[in-house]
Amino acid sequence: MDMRHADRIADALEELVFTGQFNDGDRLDEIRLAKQFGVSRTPIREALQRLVASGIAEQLPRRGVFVRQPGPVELMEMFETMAEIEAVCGRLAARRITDAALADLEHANALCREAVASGDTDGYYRENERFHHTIYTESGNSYLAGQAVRLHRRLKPFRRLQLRLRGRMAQSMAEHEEIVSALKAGADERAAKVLRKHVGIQGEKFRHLMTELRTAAQ
Amino acid sequence: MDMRHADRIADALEELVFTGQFNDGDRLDEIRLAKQFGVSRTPIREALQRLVASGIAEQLPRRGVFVRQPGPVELMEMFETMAEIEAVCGRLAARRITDAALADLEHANALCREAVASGDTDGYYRENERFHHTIYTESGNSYLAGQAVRLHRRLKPFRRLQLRLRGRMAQSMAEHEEIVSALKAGADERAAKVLRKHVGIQGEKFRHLMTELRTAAQ
DNA sequence: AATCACAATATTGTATACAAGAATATTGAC
DNA sequence: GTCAATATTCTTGTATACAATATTGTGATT
Repeated sequence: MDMRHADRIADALEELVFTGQFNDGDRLDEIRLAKQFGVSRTPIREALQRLVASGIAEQLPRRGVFVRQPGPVELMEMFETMAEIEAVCGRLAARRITDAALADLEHANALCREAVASGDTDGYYRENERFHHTIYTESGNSYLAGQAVRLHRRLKPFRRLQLRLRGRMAQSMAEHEEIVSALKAGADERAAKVLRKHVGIQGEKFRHLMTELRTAAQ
Repeated sequence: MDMRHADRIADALEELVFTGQFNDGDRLDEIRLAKQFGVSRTPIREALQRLVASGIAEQLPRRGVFVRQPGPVELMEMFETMAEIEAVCGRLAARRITDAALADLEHANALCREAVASGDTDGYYRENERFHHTIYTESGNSYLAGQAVRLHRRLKPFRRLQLRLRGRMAQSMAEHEEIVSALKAGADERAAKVLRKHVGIQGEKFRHLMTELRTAAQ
């Protein structure tokens, strides 16, 4: 992998923010990071700008850049948006999906089922990802698919949390079956509705998890 | 306006690309731009990175950054995505819109009608923008609204073209009336459908215009 | 004339130096 | 001791210098 420092560092910083190594409001000190990564401030600054552009951090002129973790409200908004975008992808995909892609979906689902049976959370997660990405692609609109992938990626760390909830994997599986069924039938509105609900539930579960954490902390 | 050079330059470059001062594939030469803006390469590079992040330009490592105007296919995809996002905003707004916002919409519509009557294209354009932005905001989801504004802005130069088509302003007006009616009635699915069609037509008109330009050029 | 090797040049990517504004410490008055 | 004014330090933003890679030009060879 031959890469510019700035890009490598941007990826690394993103990962650090996503995995919670940085808290909301933390200042991303250029000099400290430069020392840490063993480079000068220049590539660090370029990396920081990438974080700012993608909304992970915020820049206050002449003050610095600060990590900006979405709060509960924004998170719920992002989940709602994700649900709607997935619904759109599903509605378009129902009319445009190829037989090969339908087979891919069923294959991913089969692997998911196996993962659920063996309690393989990571495996489930991987195939789940494949499932959703296929739907994005099969929307037949690569711009839309790109936006979907973007947001999906942004929500990754939060979605991952709620997957550990008891029974969630099994429920999610059932929803996947419904989705494939609608797509196979070419039932666009039904596909949209089911997908919207599927992702919407993720948001709900996440909200539940958050309020629980809040009350536990008090 | 107190601003960092990099930000000011990024805005200027965006404008230059949007207004067609640069063509697709043009290299954005750092040194040339530095001289042109009377600054060093550093703020130029930061500005270029912003363009890359927002998809206006593309960066090839060790080669430079090149402006990347969307081709016909990507443009149609972007219009379709815009149509779907507006539909989503409308569907949500139908359930969440306030009376005050409804009044705003009708006010904007009234001003639009006046502009149509007096042939004031710019005025029409301004109030049309206000109309759509209000719907985004009234989706009650500021994240979604932000995404909508983003794409709306990106499509601005292309939308503007098709507005000059004969009779388009009047037709657009009629569609606006339908939209307000649906929102007022709280008819979410109808609002979604009407908005999707409204924006979809823009894409169609634009495609038509493009093919005409192509055949004319041959 | 075409093509390949290699040198010269130009451009990007990174490091360092400097300038300007913000945060912090210090001093002095009350 | 508190507060304000000012000096100091620190950090960001910009300019310049240097390193590494890509492009271009030149010449020899076929």
